[in-house]
Amino acid sequence: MLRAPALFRVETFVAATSSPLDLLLRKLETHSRLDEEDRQAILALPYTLKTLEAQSYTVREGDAPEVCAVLVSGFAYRQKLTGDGSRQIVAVHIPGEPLDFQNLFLDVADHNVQTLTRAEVAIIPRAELQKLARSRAAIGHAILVAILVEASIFREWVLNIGRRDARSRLAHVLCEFAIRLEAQGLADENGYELPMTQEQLADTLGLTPVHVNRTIMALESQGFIARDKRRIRFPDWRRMRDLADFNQRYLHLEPQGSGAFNG
Amino acid sequence: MLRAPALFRVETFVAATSSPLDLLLRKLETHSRLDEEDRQAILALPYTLKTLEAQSYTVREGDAPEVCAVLVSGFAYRQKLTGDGSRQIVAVHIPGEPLDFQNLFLDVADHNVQTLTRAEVAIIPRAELQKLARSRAAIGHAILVAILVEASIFREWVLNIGRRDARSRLAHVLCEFAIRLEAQGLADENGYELPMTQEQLADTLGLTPVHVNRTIMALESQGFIARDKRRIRFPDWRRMRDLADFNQRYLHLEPQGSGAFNG
DNA sequence: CGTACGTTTGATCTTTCTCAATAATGGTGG
DNA sequence: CCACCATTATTGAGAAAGATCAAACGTACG
Repeated sequence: MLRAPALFRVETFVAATSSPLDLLLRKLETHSRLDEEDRQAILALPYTLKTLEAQSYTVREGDAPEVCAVLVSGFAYRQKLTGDGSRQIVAVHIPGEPLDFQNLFLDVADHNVQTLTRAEVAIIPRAELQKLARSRAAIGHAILVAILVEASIFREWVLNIGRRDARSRLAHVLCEFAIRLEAQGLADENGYELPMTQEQLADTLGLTPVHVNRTIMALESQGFIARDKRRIRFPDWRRMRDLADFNQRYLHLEPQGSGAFNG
Repeated sequence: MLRAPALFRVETFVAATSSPLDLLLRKLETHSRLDEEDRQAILALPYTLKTLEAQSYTVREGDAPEVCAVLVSGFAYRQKLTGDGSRQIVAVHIPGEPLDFQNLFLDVADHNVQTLTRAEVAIIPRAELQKLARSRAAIGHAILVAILVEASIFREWVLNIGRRDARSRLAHVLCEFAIRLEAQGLADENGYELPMTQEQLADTLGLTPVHVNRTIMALESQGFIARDKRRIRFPDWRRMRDLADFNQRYLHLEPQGSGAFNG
């Protein structure tokens, strides 16, 4: 499946918001191929919509997870704390992404999941999704692949935090968000909205807020990024990508078509 | 299933080396429950044994993985490189662990897998394992859980590298290795052999070899660890665990029984 | 008994952190 | 619409953790 040009994708995204399950489907199809019957089976899943305030927990470390939430709108993140209370954000989730694949098959959650912004989530009964995964091999496979792609992103983050300096490290996550948001139709040549404070960014990068601020200002003054409120734009994508040492292979997206972030 | 006392486990490990598949079985059973039929099905898998020199690649970034290797003896690691050539080790594998669950269901590998020491691996045809995963739900589930536990370990490493200082960070991985090795019957109150150079340790911690050396010496002189060649021992496990801010929940092992590292 | 690799140590430099203060922004009630 | 408050962003100065460079020391192995 070739990705459609950015404008078209934005339109389909808008249309897709009419059903939360379309979003889940879109997400699974960014990594796997499903046939028409698979699609219908996913779209037929029962769910309830819920709106959560910013900073709501959807999973707490120690919980036995019972449901599977899919982010319909808004952002969320996974987080762990050290004994002395410092926080590390270990993943950021964008609209359309399932929040509970990581915990769903384990008896007790090993980390916390929180909304970053006010967010709508579709709550799908765990048993229904498991049934589908078992009865339709392609869907089970698509879920497995989504889990493996998340694991791949974790690995890249270990590399990013372990081996890149602050400037490349920040640039790298900004590139990652761009590509992931674009795949969901939420970013284009005008960049994207990143609803994170610099403190939250610091906790995802393993840095302090002060240093994140200085690093952002450096990226901006050196022309790698342009900012308007929380909107980030890349005046020269290729130059940014080189600075970030960014190669999107680890995101395991379907072969690239046209888009704002090629080249 | 209660874990047997350390001495007994060492014996069963020795016995288990008679069949590489016993090792895989033992590993899957540290996270999941299998019945007798499942066990027999795993033990009946076809495989070929192969000995690899230290630093051999079993998977290279960009490859399309074809086989599923299980580490029978020796250690291995997953590794990624930045554009300027610095290396980050993103996972370390101990005897008995499968090496290719992460890449097996993705079309193209996003990282490299290398042996750390000379190692024996059992090569299982990918199709056979997939067939088993499909036909026996408990086995498919056990593989999924193994993948999720690996992902959980990645998350803890992100936290460890992002938010702990060098001393706690090093202590943390030493604790992790202790618990994982003990679960495989390869560690007891006399500690364990860690066949890694300080340079490799540096690459797993996101530090430099010089600083790792200073940190090891500090841990030793402060009585947190005792060393004899590559053997590591903890004179006071509880004190070590506290320094490391180590909580083994993220390893998702079966409920603890007796063992050298309780308390 | 060298040679190569790994470990240890010293001196100095850089990045990032810490602490502290000031400025900007967004949202709220009047 | 405005004043106020809380949160977030920005800036400065000094401290600390960790990196870098360079050399010496050990040890295993051919």
